[in-house]
Amino acid sequence: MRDPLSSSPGYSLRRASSAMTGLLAERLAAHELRTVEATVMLLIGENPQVTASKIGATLDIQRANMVPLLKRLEDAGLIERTPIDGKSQGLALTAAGTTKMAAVRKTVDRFEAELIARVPEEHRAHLIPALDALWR
Amino acid sequence: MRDPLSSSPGYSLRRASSAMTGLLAERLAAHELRTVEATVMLLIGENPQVTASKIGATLDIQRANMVPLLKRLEDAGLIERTPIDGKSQGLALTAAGTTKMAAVRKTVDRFEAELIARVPEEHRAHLIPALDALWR
DNA sequence: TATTGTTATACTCTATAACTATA
DNA sequence: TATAGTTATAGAGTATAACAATA
Repeated sequence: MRDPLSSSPGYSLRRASSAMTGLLAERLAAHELRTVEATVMLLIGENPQVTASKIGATLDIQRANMVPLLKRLEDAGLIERTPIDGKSQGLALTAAGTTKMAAVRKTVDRFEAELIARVPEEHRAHLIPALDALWR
Repeated sequence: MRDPLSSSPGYSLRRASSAMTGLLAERLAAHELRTVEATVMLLIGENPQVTASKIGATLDIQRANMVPLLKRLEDAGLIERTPIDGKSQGLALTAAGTTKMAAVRKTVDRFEAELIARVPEEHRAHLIPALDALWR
């Protein structure tokens, strides 16, 4: 079949992202976490007492969509909320959350290493700068 | 906020893809097409009498999900089906579909050119090979 | 007046299972 | 027996609008 998409950067970008996102999702499923949840936990771990709004702004997740996401993490005993003032609340990993994050981080690190390893050496250093130019 | 994601290729890939996919979707909305629909029409245009199964296999779209997609394109008068045998049907663009595709192609070509232009020159030639190594 | 968190809702995309009819 | 098309359905992801309470 004639494939006019083979030289399309937009198409390559979508397919590569979807393949890698799918692979990561598969591996995080072993920890009973979705990709977004793991990303949110990672940010909370690095920034104790961060607010839901701040995380949403960083990851481009709407405030409204943070609610069920954080609720799942809280119900799973992985994060806890502490009132900062009357309207904000600080987020932090629980002990269980910290333990899980250590394991998750290993999975994510291995995934990232494998991703980079798939890229031929001569293109490797160009990947992140090229990608970041597209959105940062 | 501390951002442990800034050097993560997986994260950069997801964000870049989402930003670019969103931009393309915005522009295709002017043609009343979704990104997948435009992609499917492009393939049909280049491969008259191709089957739904073949397109699905190429784009990794499940057979079941091709049904409503093709129905929308057919209802919009953009594609038509011709029985090949008792169980297969060939897909082709209608006259209206061909006309629309010419305009869509211009939009997509401009989009792809702008995408590439965003990438600093020294990284540009590396983007597609690096991405393709991740999924092809 | 702007911000934080929330509720409710809807639409898209994707995945699975099962069915019919034909090759 | 495998394939093409279809139906129905469910789960994620994402978007918008509106609200209460607080800064």
